[in-house]
Amino acid sequence: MAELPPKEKGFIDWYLAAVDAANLTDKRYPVKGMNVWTPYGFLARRNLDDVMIRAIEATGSQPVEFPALIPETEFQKEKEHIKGFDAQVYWVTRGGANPLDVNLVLRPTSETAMYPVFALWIRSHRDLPLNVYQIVNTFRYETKTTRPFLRVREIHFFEEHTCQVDEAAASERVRSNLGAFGVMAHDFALPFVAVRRPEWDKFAGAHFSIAFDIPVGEARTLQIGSVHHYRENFSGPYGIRYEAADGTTKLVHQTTFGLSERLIGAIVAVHGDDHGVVFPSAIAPYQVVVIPIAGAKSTAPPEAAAQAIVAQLRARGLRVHLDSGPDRPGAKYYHWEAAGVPLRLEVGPREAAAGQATAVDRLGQRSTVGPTGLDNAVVERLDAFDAALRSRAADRFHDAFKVAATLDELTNSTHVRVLPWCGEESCGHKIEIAIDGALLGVPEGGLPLPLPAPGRCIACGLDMPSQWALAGRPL
RNA sequence: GGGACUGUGGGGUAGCUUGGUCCAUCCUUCGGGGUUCGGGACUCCGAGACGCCAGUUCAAAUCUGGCCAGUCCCA
Repeated sequence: MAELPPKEKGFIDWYLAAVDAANLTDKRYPVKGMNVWTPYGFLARRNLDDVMIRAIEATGSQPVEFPALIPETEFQKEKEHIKGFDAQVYWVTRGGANPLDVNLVLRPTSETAMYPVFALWIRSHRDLPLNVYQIVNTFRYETKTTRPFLRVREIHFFEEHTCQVDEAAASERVRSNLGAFGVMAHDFALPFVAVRRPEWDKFAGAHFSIAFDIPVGEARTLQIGSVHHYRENFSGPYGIRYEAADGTTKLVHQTTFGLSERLIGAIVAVHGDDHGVVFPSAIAPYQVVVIPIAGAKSTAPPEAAAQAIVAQLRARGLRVHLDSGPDRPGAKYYHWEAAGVPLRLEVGPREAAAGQATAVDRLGQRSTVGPTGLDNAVVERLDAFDAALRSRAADRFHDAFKVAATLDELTNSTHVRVLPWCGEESCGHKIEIAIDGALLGVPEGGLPLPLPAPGRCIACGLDMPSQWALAGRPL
């Protein structure tokens, strides 16, 4: 096993090597941006899905699944939306040798697949709200360099679509989604900011967009999810109407909430170190790896003791892997560290005799568990590990932001910048040019810095009311 | 959309400028044996590659063209 290039020395090289070393995906599939989910990566993905499903269903959302192909005629009903996606859709134009009468779009996202059907489903205010989600593959013809998990052409996509009685209810749904993402992010151990995207950067067809951003790598930012308020922008063209209690006919107000496997990339990027990936226990394919170790005098490794521990932990509901392979212990340590397993249990002759194990978590905390209450002790160690992981991530997160007072400071910035902005698009573009990146937008809720009231706009200097905005360089 | 570059075993590479000494180098990986086993062991044996197609030539990993795949820069 080769050593990883240091994370400090070049984020993307490190990232690619870390993903490889953990064997999360096989990127050798011969279509750009379409990778194979390996068994280990698939398990991580399933855990990710479980976290998302639990959090969204807790808010009253129900699962659905719509087809992957969308008729061109439906796809083209909302003008802004098409403009946003036209350049990156895959087309299906033939069935066998025959050209299709109506060409089909491979869904880049599912608004245009779902909304004609929502129009059929919704008749009365009693049908509202409609809160449904699906986790499916979507397709976008990315032209930029693709990266495993971070930028792919076949996307493992979580998308919630909702219909509400009015704008206020839709706004409330947006708030609910922000809360749901907070719940998920706790499991991912990812600190994030929710940012209201500027007008020119909102989702195609949205009334407004709120994105979740994290600092990553060398002063870059990564969008790891988004929530959109559509108002009536889609319900109009798609005719999603209902009869209100007062007998009038109204259009629904819609929202969406989108996440993807990019979250796995974010977890790798944020928590990983020079030894490889570090998974929080909610996502880790294996939460615990048990390694039996032979004694000095050629005694056989204590298999039975190790298996007893594995059985006990599995009975407790933990995901446990027993590594009885022929490699030497040190090689196994490196291997499972690269794979990001939160907790390693070493069982040598001494521990086996005492009914104990030496526990070492992925952040290096070492302790002894057992003989009594071994399973409880392991759960405690995992909880402590998750807490430490969150704390470490939070520290780095705070350090990644820095206030900027002048445009000059934005050049070659080594931080995500917090700056006063008047809200004018022309000023926004000046900021984007200065930082060679994007004006991410205005934070919803708190920022990770103690801040005074914002001063004059960093770009125009006009003494008009400005607000704190974030600017960075998206990865 | 425009431009530049790259493609050698599973992964990373040497060789390409100046065609032959290449049944292709080294590291890693993989299979088998022995010996080891509390932080990437050692050793022996074995496996595995010139992206595809055409062309030039006595001779192509090496030169030319097209295709495919990938990377970078610009809009």
